[in-house]
Amino acid sequence: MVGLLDINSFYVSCERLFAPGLNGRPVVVLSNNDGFVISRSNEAKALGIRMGAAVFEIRDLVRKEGVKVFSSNYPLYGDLSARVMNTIRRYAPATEVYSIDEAFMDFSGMQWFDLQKLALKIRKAVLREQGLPCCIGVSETKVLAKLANRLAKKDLQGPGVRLLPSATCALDLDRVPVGDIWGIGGRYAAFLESHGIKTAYEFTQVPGPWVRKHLTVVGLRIQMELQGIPCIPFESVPEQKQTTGSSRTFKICLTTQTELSEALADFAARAGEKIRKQNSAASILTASIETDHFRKDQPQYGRSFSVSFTTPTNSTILLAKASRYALERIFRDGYPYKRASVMLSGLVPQESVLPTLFDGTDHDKHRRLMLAMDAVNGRFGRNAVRTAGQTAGGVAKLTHQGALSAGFTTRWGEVLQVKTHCCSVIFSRHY
DNA sequence: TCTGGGGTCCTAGGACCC
DNA sequence: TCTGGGGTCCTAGGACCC
Repeated sequence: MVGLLDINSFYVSCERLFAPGLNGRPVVVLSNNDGFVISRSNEAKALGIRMGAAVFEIRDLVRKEGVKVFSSNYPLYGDLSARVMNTIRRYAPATEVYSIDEAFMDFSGMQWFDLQKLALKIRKAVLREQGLPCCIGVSETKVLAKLANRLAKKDLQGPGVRLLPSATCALDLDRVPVGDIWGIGGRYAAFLESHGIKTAYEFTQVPGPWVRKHLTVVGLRIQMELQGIPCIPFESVPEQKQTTGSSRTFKICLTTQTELSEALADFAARAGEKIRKQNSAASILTASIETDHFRKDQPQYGRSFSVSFTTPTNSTILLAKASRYALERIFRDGYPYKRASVMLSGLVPQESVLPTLFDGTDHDKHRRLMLAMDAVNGRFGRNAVRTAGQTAGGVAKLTHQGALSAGFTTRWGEVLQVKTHCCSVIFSRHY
């Protein structure tokens, strides 16, 4: 048995937590760079604001209907997410954090009757302790638990919890469009529909070999999970990342090699932090730059270049140096660059790295320096210490966030202030 | 007409997720 | 005027091995 917990309109709910006056009002949260809508309140959905709608498309609606708009505040959401995960760990023997607002819960060996009660209890705990509304779906497989969660969410007046036993779910599955199944995206949905397969139930009735042939083994697994046969394992310990990186779309195009070099150094530093956190070192760094592909009227150019390290490294200094080298290979003067990225791949465990005899770098010195740098930055904030090649103001300077909320739980200077007479009563106990 | 049988590794491209 | 930033897995095909 497996449960899936998913916070309702997660980013919007995070913003409302610190602005309760927004409950009942249309609210949206935008992607990085204030590009398009990535989270909507039910009221915003009712106004017809699409997921992924570009900001300029909804501008009139926002003004007319008084939609409250936020830039995304990822540090805040990440912090609240971690708190939710800690709460549910008290109730489920094992959890798998699937995304910032979702977690699978291992309910192996439990009975349906107990699960109904447990799920309601977990939902109540998250609402009480984090102030965030969530829904929980429970079934025998992950794909069915996902579907159960979706059914719980659609039932606005319901209890927020839905059990979906595979033996009796045919009618429910027949009401679910095939494209709403977890793992069936736009392409597969269109393909299935063109073959007359329109609902999740119809998908369960197709011969397995046909599914295997057209949707690969991935599709077959989804089909079996819909039939109640678990195929997707529970992963309570997160796997080490295989690739990671950092990239941004800039608010204003960068034109000089120096500007791009600084941005890439920032990305390299951020990516380095990430792999040091998981104790990995990178064998390959790929830097890429590109112009604005939405501007059909402008000349387009984009290229990437990969640098291999003879000794895998996670030193920000060596990564930044490599990104600079890569940029020299790909930079072309005269183009406005809208996006750039640094990707790290060929990640290996740091302890398995054997410095080669002849590469002339004191890797142990770099390791100690990074340790010190991470400690300082961990305490005083990212970029408190940085390499000289990075942007003075960090990547934030290069992106646009016009409606950013405060770091209520993530920055001391921005902690929520409450003005109330009750405080004196509450605190008087301590005096 | 007809040309073995068994592997591995790598990459690009395509699908998917939040 | 204006559209993010992360990730994963699978397959086919080519190059190579004995």
